[in-house]
Amino acid sequence: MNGKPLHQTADQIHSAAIHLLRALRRADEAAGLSGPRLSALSVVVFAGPLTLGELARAEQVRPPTMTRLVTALENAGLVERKSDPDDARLTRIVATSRGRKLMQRGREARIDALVERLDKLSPGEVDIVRRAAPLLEKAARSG
Amino acid sequence: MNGKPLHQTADQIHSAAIHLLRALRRADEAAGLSGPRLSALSVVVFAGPLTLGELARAEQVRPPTMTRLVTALENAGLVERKSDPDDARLTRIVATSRGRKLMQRGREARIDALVERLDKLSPGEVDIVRRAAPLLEKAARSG
DNA sequence: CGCAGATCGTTAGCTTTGCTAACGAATATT
DNA sequence: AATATTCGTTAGCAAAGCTAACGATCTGCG
Repeated sequence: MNGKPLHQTADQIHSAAIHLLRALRRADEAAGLSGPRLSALSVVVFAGPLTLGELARAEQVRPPTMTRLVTALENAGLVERKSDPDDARLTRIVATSRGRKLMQRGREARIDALVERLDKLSPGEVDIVRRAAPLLEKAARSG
Repeated sequence: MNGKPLHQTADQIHSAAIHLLRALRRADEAAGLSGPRLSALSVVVFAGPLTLGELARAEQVRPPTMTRLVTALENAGLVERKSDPDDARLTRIVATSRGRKLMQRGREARIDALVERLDKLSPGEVDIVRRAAPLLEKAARSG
């Protein structure tokens, strides 16, 4: 059942994801970091020290990609690599205080950009989006 | 009011957009086209013949980027460039029947990938997502 | 009519982000 | 002790985004 509306839903979500990301990318970069970097930094800040592999899995990205993201964050002084004393293969990624601050600023820029767009919806519509957001996040991460 | 939940909503939508796109990209590519190409093709199929510039604006992308996307679609035989008889600067982009067919297939693959994820939500949650989808799309495009 | 300026699409060249394959170092297993 | 596996990195490729600069066309003002 419901095949037709689900077609639409899929298309709309796909389109929305593409266009939202393109729009938000500008805000993110204005704050000094690209989307993927900000996203990775956000995980490091909130989920505490992580190994590079854990971070790659959390971001659903391959290790080489995460190596490069972390290197960029490290060069920017937002993150540090700490070697694990018990297992020398592991690299623990820790946010610096500068990283924490910048993430906060980036989030504000992102929110401004989003709010600007959500303002064009009615309060009732905003509420629907608000309730859908955590569900979408859960669905997106449940790969 | 509601400053706090909006922070969360913004973060969740951002995260969901990033992760959903990464997940859907695989499905899209399995159908033979990347996300941006499929998205552009979809606009051409549904919005009829468009000039390259119109298509770039619809996709919120710069003209050079769209030139490359259209060239790729053209090389794949999914789209054709037609010169406008009244204004020789314009290039009209038209979908071929092969393009229409492939877009249909791509959409199915995308839906499968999405349904697989949405299946983990309750029916009530799916309904919220269904209602939020067009709103998100509207918000995303209202740049 | 004719030329100056705007518009359209393309080319060239750069960056970022994703991937796979291959490797070296370190740990686990047998 | 020898072999497996695991972890992160390096190397190298493709796609998608951008700006800058151009050539071709149209517009519009003298």
